[in-house]
Amino acid sequence: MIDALKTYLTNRAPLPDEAVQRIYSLALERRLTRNEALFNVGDVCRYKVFVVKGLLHTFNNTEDGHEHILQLSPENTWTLDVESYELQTPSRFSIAAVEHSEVLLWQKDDFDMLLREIPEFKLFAEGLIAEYVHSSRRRIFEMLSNSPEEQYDAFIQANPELAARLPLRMIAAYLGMSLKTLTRIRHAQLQR
Amino acid sequence: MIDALKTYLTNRAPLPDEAVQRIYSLALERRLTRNEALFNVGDVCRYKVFVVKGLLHTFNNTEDGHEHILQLSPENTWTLDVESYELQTPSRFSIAAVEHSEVLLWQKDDFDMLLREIPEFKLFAEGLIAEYVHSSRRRIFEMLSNSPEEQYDAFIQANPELAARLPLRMIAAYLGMSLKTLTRIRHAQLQR
DNA sequence: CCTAATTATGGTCAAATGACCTTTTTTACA
DNA sequence: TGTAAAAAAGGTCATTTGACCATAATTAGG
Repeated sequence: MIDALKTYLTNRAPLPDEAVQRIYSLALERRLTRNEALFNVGDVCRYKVFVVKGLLHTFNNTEDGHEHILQLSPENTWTLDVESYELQTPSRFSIAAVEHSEVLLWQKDDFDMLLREIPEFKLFAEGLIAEYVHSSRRRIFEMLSNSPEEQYDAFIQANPELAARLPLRMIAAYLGMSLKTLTRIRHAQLQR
Repeated sequence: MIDALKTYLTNRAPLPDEAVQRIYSLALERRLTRNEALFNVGDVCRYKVFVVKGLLHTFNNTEDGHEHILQLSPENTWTLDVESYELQTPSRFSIAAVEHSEVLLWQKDDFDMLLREIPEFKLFAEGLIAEYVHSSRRRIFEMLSNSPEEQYDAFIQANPELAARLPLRMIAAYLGMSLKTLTRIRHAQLQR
């Protein structure tokens, strides 16, 4: 898995080779089968997660039996429940694999150490947070202003490859509509 | 306005007095009347904004004539369009005063300088970002999983004082529902 | 304090959505 | 490859929501 991490990091952060080695040296490797959870609601999120391969989702099942997907994390992205990770409190979400996945994990203490040791890495991490803030705002605004059909179209356009790997019910759970509504939208679009 | 800033900062960040003075020395003061805009869609967001008094909202009017509110910023909070500010690109939102407000403004260059000069301030700013990330996630999840009535109740419970200062149509615009729906919810709740 | 402007409520209707169910299609994996 | 499981589509009905309208209530600001 180190190759994937090395490629990823050297493509986006100006890190010396030893830094990449150092970062990797503190990581745990883990493979997940389809539907296998990294952690569940109520657990503490102990790791920062880099997805080397596959696809994870951060979700919660409400009492009425509906799944809601807060985040989708394909290869070369990071995931975790920030709130649980930072405060080491029980998470309100689960993170599980949508398909067979490979991930690298860092414990908070280790990751914090890396951030202190490697200023370029700290800078890189800040950039990731900035991107996350931008995309959250965009998502909130889209949820506020778009009709279900517009949301679906925007999702497909922004993530065509991802959409193809997700069951429709998960796209619906990510967009906040019922599977029925999504099915209807697709049906209507086929007519045109 | 310095007193408000001093109180705010000393209550949440362990900053020496000279640091507070230094931070204030680079700020611009500005007063806004009700409905007055700090900047509009298409403008670049040139300042980081601290709300000393009053209430601002970050919003966008879609072509169909609907207002959508991305953020509400009462006294002792910060606001800006991050994406526009960080990249100095045209903003997709406007920020305006809901009621008479007083704000402090920092230009990006100046603010960046402060962050470099004062490590405790940088740390404090990181904490604010973390809080913002948490609250965005919470909001997205609530939008995904709550019914309109649950959203309204949650909003009132979380921000009772704020709700009292906002016209209902803005609460609706913040929660992503029509004024009619909000009115109906309130009507139904009165019956009980 | 007055008055125009804003805000909130209410009625009615059409459209959108979800709940619940069955059937068809696709996929996982033994 | 065969079969059980999962996913998607479709049917029907009740409910929710929004659009559009008029009216009542409240508020801003001179």
